[in-house]
Amino acid sequence: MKYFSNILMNLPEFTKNLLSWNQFSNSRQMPWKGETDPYKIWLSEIILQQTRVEQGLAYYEKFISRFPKVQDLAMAQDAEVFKYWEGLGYYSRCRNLLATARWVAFENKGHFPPDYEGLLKLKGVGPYTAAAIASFAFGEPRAVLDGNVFRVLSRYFGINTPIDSLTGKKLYAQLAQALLPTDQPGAYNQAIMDFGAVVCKPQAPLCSACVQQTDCEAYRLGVVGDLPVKEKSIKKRTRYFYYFLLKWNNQYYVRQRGGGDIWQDLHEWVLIEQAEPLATDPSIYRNLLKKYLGTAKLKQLRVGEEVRQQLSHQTIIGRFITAELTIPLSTETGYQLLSPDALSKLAFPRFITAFSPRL
DNA sequence: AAGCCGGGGAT
DNA sequence: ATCCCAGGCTT
Repeated sequence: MKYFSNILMNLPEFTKNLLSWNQFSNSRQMPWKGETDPYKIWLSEIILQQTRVEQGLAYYEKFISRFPKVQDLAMAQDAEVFKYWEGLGYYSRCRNLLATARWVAFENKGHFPPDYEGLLKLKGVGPYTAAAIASFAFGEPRAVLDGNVFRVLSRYFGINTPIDSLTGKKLYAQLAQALLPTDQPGAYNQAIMDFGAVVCKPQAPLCSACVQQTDCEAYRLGVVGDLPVKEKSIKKRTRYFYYFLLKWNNQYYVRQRGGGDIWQDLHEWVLIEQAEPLATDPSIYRNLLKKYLGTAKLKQLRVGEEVRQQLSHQTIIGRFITAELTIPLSTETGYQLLSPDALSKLAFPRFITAFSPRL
């Protein structure tokens, strides 16, 4: 490979310059920085998976305040923890968070596994998170490989191997590990991620003020904006969700969503999904609900405006329809009646918290 | 190896 | 609209 000699030549230089930048120019401050409590490291890392620091920060503070130790999280009810996670997305993280907290607290005497291999066995903990906890909490020399690291290394060394290919992942993992100074793995891992977030950013990187500029292969070739290379592009699909906010006896029908789809474990109103968009005509919605209603009638039916939410892989378009029932629905519908007070303790997807009419 | 899983900010 | 974010799990 053409960049092989370049890597060998610049390997010590890269690490030296990065640590120097970290010491003198890195002002990035975060509450978990310098933390060595594996519980807090773990919690922050799970929250930050595919999530911006600015977005995860408030959630971290809320969780630490309510669940200061892993035992507090382990003993909490699922519903309360999901309520704390509400709005953060990727809800399987929350389910795995609970499973791991309970395993650590109840099956492992409150201790997190003290090394990379042990951490990797935890639910929701993959190669990145295991390396982060191992290096930050236990000083183990494991290089983290996240979006920042991919970007920094691909640009500095001019690597155009796709980061989402198997060979790319292997290559970057080896390179990252080779660059890691074994005497301060935590500080280095923190530094390279800070550097990627603050200087070597995805868009508009601060090359003119970059301490690595003279050694950066992508800068020399003028291809900073083209790296890193990704080969897979996501294709989106559009779905039409019609939510019925059905009221009876001052209570509302709700259910918990199952697996195999978005928003797993979160709650929702009576949902009828359509393949095509629907107009506002109220008769359309009365007909849609017929299979659930039996002899019940709808009063005060109101059809809301069309709303939409963009997810990573899906576009959700829909409406909220409110109505009162003359008699309750059959229990076989799978929906249960809950009071507004009970509903306020449940977690709902953003699509509902953002667009659903007030109770 | 490929597909799926959220929500938000920047461009 | 598109990209990307301190990725991981399932098939």
